[in-house]
Amino acid sequence: MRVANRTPIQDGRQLLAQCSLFRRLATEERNVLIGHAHMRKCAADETIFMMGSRGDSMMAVLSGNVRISVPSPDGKEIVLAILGAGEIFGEIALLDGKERTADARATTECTLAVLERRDVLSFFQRHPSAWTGLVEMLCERLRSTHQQMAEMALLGLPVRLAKTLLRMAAIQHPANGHAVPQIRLSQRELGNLVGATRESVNKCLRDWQRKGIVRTAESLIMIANRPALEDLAELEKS
Amino acid sequence: MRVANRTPIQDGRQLLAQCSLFRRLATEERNVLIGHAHMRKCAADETIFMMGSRGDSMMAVLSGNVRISVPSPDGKEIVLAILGAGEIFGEIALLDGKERTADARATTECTLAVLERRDVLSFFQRHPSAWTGLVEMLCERLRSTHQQMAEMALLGLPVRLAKTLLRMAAIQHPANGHAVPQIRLSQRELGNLVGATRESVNKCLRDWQRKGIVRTAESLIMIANRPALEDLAELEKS
DNA sequence: CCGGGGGTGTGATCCAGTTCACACCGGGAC
DNA sequence: GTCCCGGTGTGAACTGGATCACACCCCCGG
Repeated sequence: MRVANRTPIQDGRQLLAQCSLFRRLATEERNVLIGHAHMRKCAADETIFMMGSRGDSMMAVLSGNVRISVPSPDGKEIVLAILGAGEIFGEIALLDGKERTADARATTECTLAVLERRDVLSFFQRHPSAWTGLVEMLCERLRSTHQQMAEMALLGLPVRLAKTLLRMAAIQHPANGHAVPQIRLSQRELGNLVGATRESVNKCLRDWQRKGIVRTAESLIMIANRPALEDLAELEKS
Repeated sequence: MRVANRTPIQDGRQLLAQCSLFRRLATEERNVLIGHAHMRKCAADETIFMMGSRGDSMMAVLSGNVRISVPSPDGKEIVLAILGAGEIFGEIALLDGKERTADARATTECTLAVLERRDVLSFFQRHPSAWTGLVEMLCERLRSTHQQMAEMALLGLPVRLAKTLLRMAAIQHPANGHAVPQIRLSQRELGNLVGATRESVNKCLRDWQRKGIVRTAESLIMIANRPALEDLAELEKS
């Protein structure tokens, strides 16, 4: 999948250099911080951390997908995000020293770069200019959460589903517009992601399939007609 | 309402010293930053800023209430928060230099302390140790937004309404447990706050009134039986 | 080979909350 | 005074999704 004649470390370094937090740092700063990272491999379905536990580390996804979710007392759960390579998570608990706010689980086999609280904090003390990058990242998070919230509250299921499909296509297929984007996700999982049941998702997808907008096969969704889907995602109401 | 034999500036300084962001700063640092603030008075219903506009200032509420909301294309809107004295808003656009993510409007006459982008940024450059306080504040914001999101998605209207009433009571009556908390809010506004219609809110409230949990009168809601309401707020499901 | 578990496809039914429609009330403008 | 407007109170009808109840399929393990 990736070029093979590099060590995992080099590989990771390359990727971290572009990811949401580190991208904003100056090169030497970045290398100092990355120097403290250690790698961790996760099997598919492995739990990375659980809500409520103490967390003094944050992770960056190097490869694979990580699922961030909040369980509800009555067995359901809502999926806040699915992260792909280059994305960061677990930073909140690390930064403020409190409990983790959500569960994190690997959905595929994946490799993470892990940074410890003490290393991160001492790094920022030594490199105060790096703070702005961090703050910008947090702001971006807040922005996207607000937006997601408004979507949830104001938009109907089909619109939410369309938006989600497009988002997922972007995450699982970092930047290649030409091939037909295909999304590997069970319908139940998609339901948790948009806040709906498996059945509703199914009915909506089948409807779209009949209209030739998507094609589905064994846990795999292909976007056959992206413009149409984008239209659906823009539609206010319903 | 507040002690009168002080200048507004002193008064503000007093309040800012306890508010979410500044509370975390060392005293001299705080005073430096507050020195740059200028006051602004808003009439009730005045728009403070609108979503999409460029924003290079942030505000702290000194008195009155400010409503943060996101309008939807089809005329509805969702209210993200109602802020009371000591709370801060508008920091996201200030920090990352992008557009405002929401509308802000005064719901009552109110006074704000305004800080400009350049002052804030240069302050942090001079006082790098202040960054951690800011970051902690942003983390807290993220935590509460995540939680709100999960509530929205997983809980039924009565529970959300109960939670909201308790929250509002806390905001509008900073720390006095003894008196009957009363909340000044139209039912339509409450609807926007919990993501429901005026009618639904009304029916729920009347139901509770019959049970003696709340009492309502002309745009004013009193919590008659707080423990009962807290029970309702804890109830999972329904 | 069979059985079971995960994912999908689809209807019947149920229900929380919306929409619509209308009545009432108090206050401010004219 | 009268009219209008914003807030409240309530019921009838509607509806988007949730729930429930199956059927089908494929794969894997025993």
